[in-house]
Amino acid sequence: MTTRLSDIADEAGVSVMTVSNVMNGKRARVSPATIERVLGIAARLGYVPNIPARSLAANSSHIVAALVPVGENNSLLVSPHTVAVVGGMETHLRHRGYHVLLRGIEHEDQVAQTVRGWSLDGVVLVEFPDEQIDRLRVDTVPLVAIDSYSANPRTIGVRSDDHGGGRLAGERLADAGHRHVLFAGPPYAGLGVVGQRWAGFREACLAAGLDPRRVEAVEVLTSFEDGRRLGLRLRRDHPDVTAVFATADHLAVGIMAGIAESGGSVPGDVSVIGFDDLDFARYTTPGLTTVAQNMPAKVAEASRIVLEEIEGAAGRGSDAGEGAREPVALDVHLVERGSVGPPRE
Amino acid sequence: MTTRLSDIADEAGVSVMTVSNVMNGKRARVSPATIERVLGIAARLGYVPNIPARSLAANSSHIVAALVPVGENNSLLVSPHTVAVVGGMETHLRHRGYHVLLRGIEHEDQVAQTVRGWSLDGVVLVEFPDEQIDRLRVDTVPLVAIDSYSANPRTIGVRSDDHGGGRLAGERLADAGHRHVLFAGPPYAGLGVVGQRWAGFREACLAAGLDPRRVEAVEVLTSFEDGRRLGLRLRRDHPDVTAVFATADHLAVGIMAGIAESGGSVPGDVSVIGFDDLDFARYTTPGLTTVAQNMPAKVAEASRIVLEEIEGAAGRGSDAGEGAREPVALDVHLVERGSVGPPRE
DNA sequence: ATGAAAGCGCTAACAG
DNA sequence: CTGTTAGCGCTTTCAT
Repeated sequence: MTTRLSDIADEAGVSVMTVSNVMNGKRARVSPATIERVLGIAARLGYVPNIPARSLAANSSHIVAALVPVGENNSLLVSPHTVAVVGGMETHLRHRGYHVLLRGIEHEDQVAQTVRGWSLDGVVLVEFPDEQIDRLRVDTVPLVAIDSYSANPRTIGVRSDDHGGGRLAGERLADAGHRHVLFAGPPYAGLGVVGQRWAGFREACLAAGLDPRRVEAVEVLTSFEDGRRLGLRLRRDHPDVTAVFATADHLAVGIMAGIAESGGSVPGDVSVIGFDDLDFARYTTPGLTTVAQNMPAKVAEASRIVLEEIEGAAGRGSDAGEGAREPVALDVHLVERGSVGPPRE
Repeated sequence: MTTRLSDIADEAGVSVMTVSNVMNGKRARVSPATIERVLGIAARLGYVPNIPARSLAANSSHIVAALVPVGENNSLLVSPHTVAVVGGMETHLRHRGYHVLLRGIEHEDQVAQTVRGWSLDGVVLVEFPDEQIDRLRVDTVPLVAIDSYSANPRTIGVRSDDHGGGRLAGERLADAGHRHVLFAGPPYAGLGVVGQRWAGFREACLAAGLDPRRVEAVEVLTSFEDGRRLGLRLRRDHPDVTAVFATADHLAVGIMAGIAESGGSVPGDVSVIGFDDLDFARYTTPGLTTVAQNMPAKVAEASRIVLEEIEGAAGRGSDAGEGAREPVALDVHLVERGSVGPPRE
């Protein structure tokens, strides 16, 4: 029923190995005439390689897993961010002959288990907290960690220039004349993504001469609802604040909604600036001014790096290799849409 | 290095087969004492089954592929819809011991090839046009097609009640007093998703006594930008229309933006109603009134059905089986948010 | 209740 | 340039 290498070999009158070599592009070892004949027969018979067999024999699967942490039994792939990463990875890898396994990780150990069980060739970690990445001990395959600031040397971080993004936001607000601003983001430990954005933001504000006591920060979860609640109580809880920088567009948009709902206007009463530049940032009224991440570039980099490490490793033994690779930080830029204006009165 | 079945067998003083049986839950064939001993050793040694080896030997992989068509080299997973499906599938399947392979399909033939090459146990087709599904010839594994109205008997459709959704929208607008309405959706052939929504919408409008000539339809691509352009020229091109039903929230939100930009107000001048109830439907001002799909239920159904078919098929031979299964249609309901009001003046 | 033999389809390593 | 020999880790089938 299914065509195997041996079927092609029989028909071409050559050995299975020769066919295998042709199929894998190791054509230096085969004569052009044979190549052509084999390829012809393969095409005619509709040969499709058996991936599990190949993985088993070669102890390598041509699979890169996209690993995403899950809490309990809720779905993953929740954030638009994850989506962009996984979708983009599939596209890049497919063109290079690799495949993407999508897997939710319930417990750290499952990372190593998945690598072994599948003979994975590479891993991309998406949305993993830095502390978890720190603890990871997988040294047989390249591990690319999106948005990670972990110091784990087995891991290659690919992220946006979060510090620079925070700075852009701070400069923009200070330039507009704001003297009392608020940073809104989820609770964080250390200098991860959120910490970087806060540091950059604060730095820019202080550099512009703002009073440190007037560069406040509040902890809010990254959701529209939490943003909305913050927006609703904003003018009561922070009466002097004239501008808010939210670490995520979801949050920023929620804040805008809350402000509007409580009778305030954006940017008339309060200016709002976001981070990400998600699709819906332009759907609001006014549009959301936000720090744009270059997601396609981020994904392309992550994909490029895993592939490079995979193919490089093949040449120099299976270890992740000589001299931990430098993390990559991608540029960000400000997109003006109208949610930032001069301070009120 | 890696623990194999034979390592456990050696240590337990039993055969590999016994260990295999224990691991696969075929415990009826093994004595309780042995089971416990084997399990203990496996846990201590950190045994992780080798998936490729299992797939090769059993000719079945415990993998369900999420297949998504791609045009040229652009990314897949673009729509929030696809995202919800793929993410939800992963969650449901993981809990049942299955895995999700995400794959973009460039050409129809790749569906069958992927099934064979990976020894897939099942397939979920996402965003495939009905004509392509019609042509699919894969009879070894269950094929669940999301949002399909294809008559292909090898395929099981899981979709929302699109006709009913269209009807809800039509009734809502007619009830509000609108007498001249517009349906906006992508070009479609036959009675696919869009065709159903249009049919339901039209039916409801006519039932409410609207003049058939005043139930118009325009073709627009499903994007914010195309919606915006339609919104901008709406009052010029369709001066008498007082309400628009868009087949997708993206489109609806774009239309609202276009109307606002051209100086009109929603719902003051024109009412707008969408379909999907995506997150951002509540981010706009006013919020978008829309027909909500029950995505979690849709995904749960799709997952349940593939699994049921997979495990059912094991018992009755490999064929997709007796009596093509009925398609499933999930309920929809209307979410009021403020973009629908009475007709102007 | 348990085991022995055979083989899934492919590739690594070496021989010619 | 091409072929031979092994064997990846597991499951199937059939015996015991």
